[in-house]
Amino acid sequence: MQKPKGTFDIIEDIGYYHLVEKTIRKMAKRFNVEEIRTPHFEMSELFHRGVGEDTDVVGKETYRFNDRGGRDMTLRPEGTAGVVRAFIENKRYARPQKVQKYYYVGAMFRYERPQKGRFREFNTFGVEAFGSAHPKLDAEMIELAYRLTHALGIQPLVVHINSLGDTSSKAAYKKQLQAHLKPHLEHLCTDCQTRYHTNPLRILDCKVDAHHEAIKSAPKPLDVLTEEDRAHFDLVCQQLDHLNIPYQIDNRLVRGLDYYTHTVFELKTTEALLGQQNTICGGGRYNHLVETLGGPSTPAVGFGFGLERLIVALKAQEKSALEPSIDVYVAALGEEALKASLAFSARLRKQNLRVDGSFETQSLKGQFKQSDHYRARFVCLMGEEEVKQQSVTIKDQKTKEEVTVKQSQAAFYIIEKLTDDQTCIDCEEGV
RNA sequence: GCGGUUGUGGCGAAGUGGUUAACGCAUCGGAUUGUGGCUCCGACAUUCGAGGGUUCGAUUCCCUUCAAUCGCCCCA
Repeated sequence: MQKPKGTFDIIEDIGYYHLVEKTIRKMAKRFNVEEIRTPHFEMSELFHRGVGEDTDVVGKETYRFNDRGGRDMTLRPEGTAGVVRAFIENKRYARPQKVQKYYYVGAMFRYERPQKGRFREFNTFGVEAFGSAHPKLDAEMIELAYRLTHALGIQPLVVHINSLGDTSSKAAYKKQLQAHLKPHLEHLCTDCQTRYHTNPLRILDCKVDAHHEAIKSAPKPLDVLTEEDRAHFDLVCQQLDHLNIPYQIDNRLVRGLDYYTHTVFELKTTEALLGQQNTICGGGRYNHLVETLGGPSTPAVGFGFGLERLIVALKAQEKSALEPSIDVYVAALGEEALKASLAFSARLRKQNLRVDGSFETQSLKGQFKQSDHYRARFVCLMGEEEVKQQSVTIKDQKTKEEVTVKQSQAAFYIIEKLTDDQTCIDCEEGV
């Protein structure tokens, strides 16, 4: 038996996940973003209508199945559609708060060939903000994304932004681009030739044709924006300037999901770190999605982070996740002591100490070695003599001091020492 | 969906068409009846991802398959 392709067990890295999730919750709180949890699968129609029939994500990468009742279901490939559905279904639009922000952390599923920073089941952190069309909200979302990476210390990071304009600008641009490219079509790569029909915007960020004259001279989305759309975009930039958030206007940035309008953005690290999958966060405005899915017209902006990509970048910062360790390792010599050691351990655990110990009659040498592997701060030693005397020998692995005390006094002795160097469990979790 | 590379004990890693499959780390036992992290001695892969084929003989050659990894496409 082995794990399915493109999945992974999180064991050693769990500390990174805890760290990232902790930071996410802290940031969300600051920006008054509520948590939401939606189902891992939805009616397939939601994604087809919401994300777009022609997108690769929905068109050929979904885990889609009929349940036993014959219903057409899909494992969620992204988070936005589900949150929007929940927003509508729970009539959140009717709440008095005009702007509502929701975040989620959870698994997404895409049937793709795995490679660096890309999996079939992966974890995502996303935020969706409903209820304002003002560029301030665009900027605040970018700020939130940026602050999160900053708080985690992710270093090589660039914010790319662009605007596609509203539906009419977007459609007009598509036409202009196709008209411009038409005479050059046969000189473009084969991928671009198909993209010309299916998704012409994507030709802009093609790597093969990046230096092709026809593409260099192609109209840019920003040039085609209506005055109003352009003003929106300029204001977003202005707001970012005020926030001192560095960004790059990226004329070639287009996103693969159909619902985006106006502002689109990505947070990228270097290619050296994550190969071609160096986009850590992607997002943008989607002013018509709520309506498309049957809700009242509601403007919205959102973004999504790939947790695994974030963690790769985090690791590169040499920020080691806290390695597991224990307070006490209970070593026992002989069968009698081994049996007695469980009750003794329980006594220590009652005091909130992290305790583990030997489960076999092993040489003392071996047990001390084990205590090292568990990174124990103290070793409590029980042998024939201790069992008889109801006592225990405590060795401080840091100072090498050794004392023998009554078993009832052991926890007291250890806790006193621990509070001195602040490694006790309470201190750690009290953050 | 397409292409490249890889697959040997818990981990890292040599190796060859021929039978004892190096070595290092870790583990276990002993030197040292109850104090480890140094040293020394000893133990530890009926087996080389799985299945099939060629061969007197295959971990080594061939095919298939599975998986890992990187790239294309696409995306977080």
